[in-house]
Amino acid sequence: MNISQAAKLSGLSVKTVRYYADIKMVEPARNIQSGYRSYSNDDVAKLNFIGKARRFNFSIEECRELLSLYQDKNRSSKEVKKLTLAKIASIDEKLQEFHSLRDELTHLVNCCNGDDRPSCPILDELSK
Amino acid sequence: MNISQAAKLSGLSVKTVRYYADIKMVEPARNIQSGYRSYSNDDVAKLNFIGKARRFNFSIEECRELLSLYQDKNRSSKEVKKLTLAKIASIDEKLQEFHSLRDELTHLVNCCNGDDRPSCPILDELSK
DNA sequence: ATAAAGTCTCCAGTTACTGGAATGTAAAGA
DNA sequence: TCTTTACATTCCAGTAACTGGAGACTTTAT
Repeated sequence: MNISQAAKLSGLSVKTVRYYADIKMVEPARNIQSGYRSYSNDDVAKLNFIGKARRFNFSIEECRELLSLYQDKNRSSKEVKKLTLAKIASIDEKLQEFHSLRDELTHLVNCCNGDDRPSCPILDELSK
Repeated sequence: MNISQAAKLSGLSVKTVRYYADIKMVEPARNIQSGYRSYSNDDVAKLNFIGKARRFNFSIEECRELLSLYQDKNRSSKEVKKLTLAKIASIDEKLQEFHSLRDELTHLVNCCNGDDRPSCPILDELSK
């Protein structure tokens, strides 16, 4: 199938699918006459896989790693679990950061009148 | 003072401070002989302000906006409060995303043996 | 035959810096 | 004073993961 069909089935944009071909993550066959990329069902499955992993916040390099594990019939599940646990840990860090950020900003907003006068505790805090 | 002093006092890297000069956010005077940037205490205060706002996850453009409000003695606190509330809302969105991501990954990890066999529910899920 | 839709490659832009090279200036020590 | 060292300058490139657009070619529909 052509690229737009593969994009549709995998839920990615044509640009993104082409990008994944450029970086040699999913390299489809080529139609010799037209030069058009020709995607197999297997290619689409990989695109799907990558799409999901990206939504799970895995980086492109991590996706590459997962993909090779996915394609390796002799892999051990230990490796995959390790990658996933590391990902969870990094998500936890981000969660912490955002939580404390939220708390601080909320505190500042609660102190601010939000009226037409120039006095503003938010800016006061930022300038300290 | 020279750039490294300003960087030190504001807790930013020299590269970052120079970058802020390049994008015309904090433009210091210049020493005519040497061409070195010459930072005033006022410049350092602005750098500090920006540093904090960045740590509060405001984008460079938002920092620019906050900075101009900060420098405007006739501003109303309403505007600042509005910006900050919007920032809180966007943090909340991110928090939600990361929470559900975490939950899903945790679920997958709990289903995975993590042994030396190839069977892996994480990869199974990603390939669905 | 022609027009519209799809595809190709290549280049630039995004965000907020960071690293490095080549070069120039200032301060400190011998 | 000379030299070494530290600090400064500009400019170019790279980061992550795409996205947008130009110009050219192929396929499909009318």
